[in-house]
Parts: sequence; C-alpha cells; structure tokens
Amino acid sequence: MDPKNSASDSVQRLAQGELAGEIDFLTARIRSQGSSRANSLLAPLDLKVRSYSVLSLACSDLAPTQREVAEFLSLDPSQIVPLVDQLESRGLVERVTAPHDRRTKVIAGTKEGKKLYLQARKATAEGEEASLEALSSEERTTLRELLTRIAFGA
Amino acid sequence: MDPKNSASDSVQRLAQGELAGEIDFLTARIRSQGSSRANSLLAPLDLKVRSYSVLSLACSDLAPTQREVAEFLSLDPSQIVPLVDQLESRGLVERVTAPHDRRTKVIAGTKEGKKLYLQARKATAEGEEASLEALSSEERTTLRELLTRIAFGA
DNA sequence: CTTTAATACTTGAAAAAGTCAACGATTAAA
DNA sequence: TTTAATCGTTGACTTTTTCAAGTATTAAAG
Repeated sequence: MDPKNSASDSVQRLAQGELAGEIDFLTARIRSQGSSRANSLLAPLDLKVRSYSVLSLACSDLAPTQREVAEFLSLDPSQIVPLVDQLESRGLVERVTAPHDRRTKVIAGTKEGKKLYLQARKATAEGEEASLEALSSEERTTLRELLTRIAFGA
Repeated sequence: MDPKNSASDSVQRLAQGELAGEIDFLTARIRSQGSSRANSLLAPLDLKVRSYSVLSLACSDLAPTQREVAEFLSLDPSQIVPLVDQLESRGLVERVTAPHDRRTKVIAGTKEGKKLYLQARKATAEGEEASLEALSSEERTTLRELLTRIAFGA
C-alpha cells in the first residue's frame, strides 16, 4: 500500500464539492478505508473486524451479554449468533448462561481467546497508526475525544 | 428520537472497554447512527444516503464521471450503475458522454435534480446538526478538519 | 398464585449491498 | 497497426442487513 495514503487526483478534485464537508460522508469513507485495511491485517489470524470486535468485548472484564454486544456494535442480535458460533467453535470464547437471568448469555473470552486477542490488537493498532498518519499525537487525542462524545452522546 | 442522543446504560458500560478507543469502531458506530438518521430524513424525498451522495456530486459543478463517483464514494463501479439508473429514470440526472473521451459518462444534475438536491441538503444538514449536538461550533470545525485530513490524506 | 406481557437468544427467509470476472466500446501506448 | 489499458455495463456469487416468528425465561398485573 502507498506509504503516504493520499487519494488520487480525481478524489482530490471531487473533495471540493459540498458532499466532502458532511460528517456522514467523511465517516463512511474513513470507515471503509479503515476496515478494509484492518481486515487485511487481521486475515492472518482468521479474523475480520466484526469477529475481532466481538472477541475484544469478550476478552474485556465487562462480561457482556449477546444483546449488549449487538447494541454496542450497532448490529441486529441475530447477527451476533453466527459470529459467536464461529469464535466458540474455535475455542476462543464461551457462552456462559448468567445465573441471575438464565435468558442471557455472557460471552466470555477463553485463555486462548485472550492470547489471540493480544495479537489481533497489535494488528488493529498498526492499521490505526497508518490511518492516522497525517495527524499529530495531540490531534489524535482530540479526534478520539470528539468522536467518543458523538458516538455515545454528550 | 431521543432529543438528547445519549446511549443506553449497557452501551455506556461497554464503552469502558478497549474497543471503544479505536477509531475504526468509533467511525463505524457514528456512521451507522448517522446514515440511519439520514435515511429517515431523506425517505420523504425518495432518496437514501447513497442516491443522495450521487445526486450531490452530480449537482455540483465538478462534472464527475461514473468512475470518479465510484472512487470517491468507496464503491465498486458496478454499484454506481443502478444508482444512476434510478436517478436518471426520475429525471434528476443525465448521463453525458464526454466529447474528449467517449468512454466516460459524466453524471450531470438536471434542473429538477438540483431542485430536489436543495431540499435533500436541508434534510442531511438537519441530521448532522442532531448528530453533532454534543459539540460546540469550534469543535465541529476541528472535527471536520481532522476527518478531512484522514479521509483524503495529508 | 396465575395469567399476561416483556426480554433474550435463535432460526430462517427475503432484500440489499459488496465482490469479482468478463464483455464491448473506446482510447493510449508500443 | 497492433497491443494494452480504461470505462461503463452485465451477471453470477457471496456477504450483510433486515424482519418476523419461535422457544425459553423472567417480570408485571391481576
């Protein structure tokens, strides 16, 4: 991939239109680039951004239920099922029925899952580093803070 | 929709995990919320974010070809075809074969297309205002600048 | 306590979106 | 003049998204 990730001439030209100023468009474009790159970096680990995201939540100490994972990732609950199925069949996560509410299943990362997550985390960090190349350290912090406020409300 | 768009308790809780700090995840979540809201607001005009984006480029004075539109929107060229087909059948845009290169077709907004675009632009602006509610005017400017640098390279 | 309603996960079907190879027309390069 | 490359298009295929319904469990209402 291009060491500097500046876009083509065509793109630079169209970037002068009104659309380029809209947050929706900008985030869509960045997300497209970002997840494409992340998928490439995660491929050697047999993960995609989706499965990586689930694995990340499972390997945290937050003990999220499937419904919570779905809501957090802006996905339909039915989409979580095959994702967890795959991870579970690889021994990376486990479905643990919560004792106080036997309807819910907490997704818990296994020892192996946590080991793989550490590797995967490095991969996504590398991808992010590449994406944010054009920004200084302070700017990255600012960006993260602003995005967080938008993503989760004030 | 909720006047304040703060997320549920579950989401706030999971937002303490490592994943919530990743730019990829944040942009994915924001884009999901944003385009969902934008689609609702555009529905009365029989537009979606995709068709709106094409219309926006067509109604600019940039005279973009289909390939350029595809690249700009991070889409496969074959995805542009049905989008333009629909807009063209509604009389909103026209395919104009470029004289100097008869392979390319410039997507040009018609008078009606530009009229509809003005309305649609208001709708998306309203959606953006709602998304960025938590940010001050200066913060919005900063955010837009940082996102632009990432989206199009330094 | 019993009935009713609501929630969580799952299944499966249908629609939408993304990916990819190949084609005809046209232009650029050799 | 031949060869190679580009643009829009088509079609096949996979993936993702969206919904409605089903089962199990819990919560609320009576």
